[in-house]
Amino acid sequence: MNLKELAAHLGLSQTTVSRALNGYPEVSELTRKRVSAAAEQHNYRPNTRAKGLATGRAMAIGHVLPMSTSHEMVNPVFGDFISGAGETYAQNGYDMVLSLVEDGDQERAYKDLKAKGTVDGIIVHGPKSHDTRISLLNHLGLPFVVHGRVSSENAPYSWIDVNNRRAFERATAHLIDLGHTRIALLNGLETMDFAARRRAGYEAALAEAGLPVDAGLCRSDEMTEHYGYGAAAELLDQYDPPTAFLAASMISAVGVRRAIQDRGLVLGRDVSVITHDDELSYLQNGDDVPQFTATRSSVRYAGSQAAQLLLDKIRNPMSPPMTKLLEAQLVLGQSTGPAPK
Amino acid sequence: MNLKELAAHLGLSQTTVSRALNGYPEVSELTRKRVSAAAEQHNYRPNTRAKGLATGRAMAIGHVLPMSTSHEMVNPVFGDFISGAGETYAQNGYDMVLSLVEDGDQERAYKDLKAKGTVDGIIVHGPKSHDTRISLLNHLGLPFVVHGRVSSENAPYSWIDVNNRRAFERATAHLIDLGHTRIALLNGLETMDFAARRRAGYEAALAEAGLPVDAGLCRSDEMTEHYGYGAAAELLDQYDPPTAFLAASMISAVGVRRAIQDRGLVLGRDVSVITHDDELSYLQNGDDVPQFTATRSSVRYAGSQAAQLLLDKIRNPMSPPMTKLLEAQLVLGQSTGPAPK
DNA sequence: GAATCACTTCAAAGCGCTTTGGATGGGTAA
DNA sequence: TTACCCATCCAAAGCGCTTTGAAGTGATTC
Repeated sequence: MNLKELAAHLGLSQTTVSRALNGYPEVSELTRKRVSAAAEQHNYRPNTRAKGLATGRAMAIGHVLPMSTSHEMVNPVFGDFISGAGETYAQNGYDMVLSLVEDGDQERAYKDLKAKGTVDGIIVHGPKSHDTRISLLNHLGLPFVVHGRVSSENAPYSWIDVNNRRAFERATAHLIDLGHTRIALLNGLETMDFAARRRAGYEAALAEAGLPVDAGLCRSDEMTEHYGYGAAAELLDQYDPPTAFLAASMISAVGVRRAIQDRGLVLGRDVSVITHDDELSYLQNGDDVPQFTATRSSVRYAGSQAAQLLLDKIRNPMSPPMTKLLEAQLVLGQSTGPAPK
Repeated sequence: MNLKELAAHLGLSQTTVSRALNGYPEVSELTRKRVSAAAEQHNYRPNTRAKGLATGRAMAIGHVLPMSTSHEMVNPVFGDFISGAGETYAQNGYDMVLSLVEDGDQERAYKDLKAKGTVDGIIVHGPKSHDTRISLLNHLGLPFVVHGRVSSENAPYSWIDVNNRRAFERATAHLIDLGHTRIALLNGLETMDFAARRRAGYEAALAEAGLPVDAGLCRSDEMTEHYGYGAAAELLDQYDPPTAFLAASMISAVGVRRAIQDRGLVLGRDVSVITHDDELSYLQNGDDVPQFTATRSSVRYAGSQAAQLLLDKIRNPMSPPMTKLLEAQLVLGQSTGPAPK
């Protein structure tokens, strides 16, 4: 059933039916009722493509996930992010379209999205410290919001981010307060902006305490369990092992814990661990007392807020870029304790 | 830049330009070259909506994720599934659109998708043992492929699934071979079809060995780490605890391991664990020797295959439903051993 | 030289919707 | 009565593309 048929069925023009359905005032309440009833009865829904063509809006938001060719991996945080974003979209009648794009094709992908007109706006995922996508998107004139920031970018743009630097600075300082001096950093990929900021926070706290940065205690990679395990195992087997670890995510922290326990050490006594906790739905960090001491910030919330920022931007394209910096809580759990003598 | 402008720029009709770009034979090679070059130069991409309107195809696939209102959680397996599917779509020029739909609104959501014409086909996620969505979709006449099966459904439909029953039957039998008689099942939500099949496999193996099914040893819930921990902890603290566990996913298995270690027990010696392993990219089950003995089947592969089935179905709507049953491997790891005396 | 043919190209209709710019008619004010 | 207005409704254009049916052009054939 399309508009034409529905209009014919009602003995009205397409114009009137369209207006009735879209809440325009030039329609009597009586006809509006009739039209609504008939539409409901015949389960009429305007065709998205036709409506989009006519209005020039796609009523869809694109999420572009950069994928490194080597490991075809979707960030495990993504599910929770879109669960937050999706809710916001649904409330506003927007669809969500996903593009997985290989690292080399980023520019092409964004240009295509713009030229094809598939979406009204974009959420940019996985920004790097040096990322050309922001200036590209600013040029293209396609509304966008970045989940994270790009340190190298000078031009203004909309973003939502966790204060990663501050979070890791506090976490590191807390370990130092507990007497730890050899603190390992199992960071995410440090080409990523969030990871670079975390390292900056880590180094700042060390510097503040007059402690040296030991490059041998720092690792950087995709945040898998396997990485957490491997890196922690290697470090713990060193001659002068670290007494504390900073992990980039709950997932790698799980690997760190495994390495610790494999060696007969006790988490929170022999070795302390602080991790970043995105409050993933399937990997929550304990009930009342968290298993891990953690810097905590809900990625689901970030998703819903990012979506909100973007929809606002689309509604009001002339508005200046909006930014939102979320502070992570530092929650105390069972994985930290005083440095062993 | 749109078709009209491009055509004007070239001094050709829209028809010719369109045909040149779409590879029709009624265009001389010379003009085709000219057109392609100009299109490339001006970065022309046909508008998706306009093209869709004209052709009647959306060139997009919908993924509908059922969400129970209580825990707003995207299945952690989803990321890997779409990473597989997305690759297949990209190769074929399809977009991917995501809908998160609350449990009550399922029927509405599918009808809308059909009526609005946003997608050419659908991947159905999270099928339950009794699921009305299949018959609904069969009625609607929208091509679809189910990731999983629906036991209650008699009508034919396309699906791709792991042989969950066989996998868990083998896993259980293996534990029995090792001398275990009290085997706990930490299943997924048993309203889900895959979980029901796994339970059937579990029970079949017990029956085969003449062992009773102890309902007290069975749990069923969303497959989180928290659930794995809680359920295992509770069971291990019982008077006559199980000596082995079957876990529904790597994620809940991690929780089970935590509960075991919390109690000073040794995994693989005091307590055996077998889990299902979807080969999640961020949670791989060890290098050469897996940490967990597991029933293994790549969900990423399932995603790419599901996408392939669906595209075939769309290309050839009259073809009979296709089905694909993937056998899980049983891989031996460090988490299983003979039952303690 | 006319007829035929293959090869190119084009004008125009149509996809399903929104929206502009009237048209219609009854009610109200002058 | 006339003029004007407001409330309703409508015809038609237009969004950017594909596709049908037809036309123009040389070259070939008889």
